[in-house]
Amino acid sequence: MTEEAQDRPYSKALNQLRDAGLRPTRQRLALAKLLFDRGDRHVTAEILHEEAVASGAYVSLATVYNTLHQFTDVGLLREVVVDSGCAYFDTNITDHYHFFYEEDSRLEDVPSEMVTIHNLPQPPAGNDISRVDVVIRVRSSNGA
Amino acid sequence: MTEEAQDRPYSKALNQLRDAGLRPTRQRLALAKLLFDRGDRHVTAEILHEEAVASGAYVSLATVYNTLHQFTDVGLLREVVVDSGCAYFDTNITDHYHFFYEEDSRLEDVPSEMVTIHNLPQPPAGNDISRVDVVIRVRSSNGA
DNA sequence: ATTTGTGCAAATCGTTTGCATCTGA
DNA sequence: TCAGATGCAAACGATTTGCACAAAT
Repeated sequence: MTEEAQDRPYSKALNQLRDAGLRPTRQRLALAKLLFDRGDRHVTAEILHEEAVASGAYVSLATVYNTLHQFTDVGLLREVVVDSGCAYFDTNITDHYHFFYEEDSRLEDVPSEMVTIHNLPQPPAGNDISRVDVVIRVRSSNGA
Repeated sequence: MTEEAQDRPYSKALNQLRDAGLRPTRQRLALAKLLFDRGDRHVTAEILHEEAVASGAYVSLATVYNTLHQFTDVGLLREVVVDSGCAYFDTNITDHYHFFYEEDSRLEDVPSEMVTIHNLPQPPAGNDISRVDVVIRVRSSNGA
């Protein structure tokens, strides 16, 4: 990491992209900044696109989709499946689980240390576990 | 339950529908039979539609979708979310988890007794856990 | 007879793709 | 320069909806 990494506005995102082997284009930098500068986030393509447009970055929705998948492919993001019909991307790529607030379709991280899973069954011979997803679905107590 | 419940071809499905408060139409009976007569199943709308057509029941795909959701609403089915972009329905409505074979997009039940989850975190006050989904994603060991 | 469900086709939604243009290395 | 990225619009697949018709009570 170079010395100016800490003080240039886009340098953090820039280094992330360089390290991942992705060419740091204007659009990728803008999206990386929105994604990674504010701590852990859970975004959909649509949300991120709105934010990008609102921030003055002219990125098309198609590019947002492509970029989210590229970031996921290189390990900068993780896709979380909680809803058939809407893909969520999580900037927290460490091992962890999720609360899913069904009423407002919102995700929240649950550190993996907070849940203890024992006796996880082995998959049939010839298979490996690639990931264990735990989603704790939550609704407000007093009716919808 | 009436005496003839056990020996008429559609009586099992018929009672399930009656008990659920759904009018036992020809289409619902045919779908219920396909779903519930063969033990635990994980189906997509498309698969079930193909099966229905193959079995000579002329049910439209739209009706299959509607019916799957009606069955889910009355608790005869459970929706399993493993893939944004494709809804799976599980005839096993008891508490259990899933293996998901990523290569062939196939689901397999994991009895809840086979997994021990401790220290499940409480959701923020005012919220209740409606369900805990555990999906063990599996890939074959020797590369894709 | 009345209510409820069905079929179809068209509408919708999220997502992906093809291709001409643009841009970073 | 030139491989690789973007933008747009059109294609796409899964799902839903509107409405005229049909079937169950």
